[in-house]
Amino acid sequence: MTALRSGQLADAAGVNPQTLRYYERIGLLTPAERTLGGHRLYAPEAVTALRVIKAAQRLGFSLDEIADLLDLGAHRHGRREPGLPERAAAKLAEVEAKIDDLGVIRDTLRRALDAGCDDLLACAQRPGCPLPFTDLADEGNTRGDVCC
Amino acid sequence: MTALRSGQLADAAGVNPQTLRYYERIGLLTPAERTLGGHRLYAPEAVTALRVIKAAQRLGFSLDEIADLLDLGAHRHGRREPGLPERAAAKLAEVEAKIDDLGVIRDTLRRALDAGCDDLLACAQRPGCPLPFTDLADEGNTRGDVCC
DNA sequence: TTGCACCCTGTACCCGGGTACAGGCTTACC
DNA sequence: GGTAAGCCTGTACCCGGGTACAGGGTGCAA
Repeated sequence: MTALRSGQLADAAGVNPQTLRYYERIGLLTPAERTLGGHRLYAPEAVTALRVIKAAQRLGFSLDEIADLLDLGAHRHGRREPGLPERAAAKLAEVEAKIDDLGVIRDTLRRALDAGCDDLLACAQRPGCPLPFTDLADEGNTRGDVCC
Repeated sequence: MTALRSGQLADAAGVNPQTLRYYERIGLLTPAERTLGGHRLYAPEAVTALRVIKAAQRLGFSLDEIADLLDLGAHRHGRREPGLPERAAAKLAEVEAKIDDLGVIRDTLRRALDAGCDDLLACAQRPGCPLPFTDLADEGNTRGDVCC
């Protein structure tokens, strides 16, 4: 209903006031208007917008991607650009890949713990070490070669 | 056997030569000696050291933590500081937490996809939206409230 | 009208993990 | 001894996502 001052919006959304200016700078959240003196005035919906931004960020979208997503809905379905469902599906695939990758890392750490390795450099030179030095270099690898 | 020049080490380990200087700057990898003219000379074991660094990095350790880990093995088990197994166990817990967290995110994305949401801002205001705006803000949350 | 809280702008800095560039020296080979 | 590749140093820049600070203007209530 009543417009919000930047400090009120920041409080309501739980962010730093400077963050609002930052979001404005990168084109993510523009105040509805200004007072005569130049103070920003935000519509109450800005609180929702900020929550959406924070939720999307948490889902793994970058601020750039979020700006895109918000624009998609706001103006122009000019098409030939992927919509929200397509982007969410792509992000889902990314997240799943990341989970798999972390699974490999978790298993590797477990093996290192089981092996009772206590000196990285010494261990690295002995056969039987569970740390796959060459493999780990490029991610997305699921084999578990023997090493230290 | 023979000492390595910085370029040779960089090639052998698959890193940028500048990265070696960077690692030296942060105390992670110091050349064994220098030529009379001031060129760096690395022992052949430096290749292994670099591979260890890259593997540890991939396991989720920061360069700071890695420097600590390498020092632990190299000189002084002065004790009262956690050793490699303790740190690996802590890192394992971190990785598992991260996996769980990403699991929540994956499920949320799936729900958003199932709901066929195609406009973030509009969706956020309707009941029944699967995006948990308030919950997602602080991580480590496993509940799935109804929302957009 | 005075006082204070709040807000404005521009600019600089933080984190981690590097990368790039300029200007000059060394090393190696022919 | 010439020449090219390689190395040295210092400094500055990149990414993303903010945060901080200085110096000055506004908004509102008493």
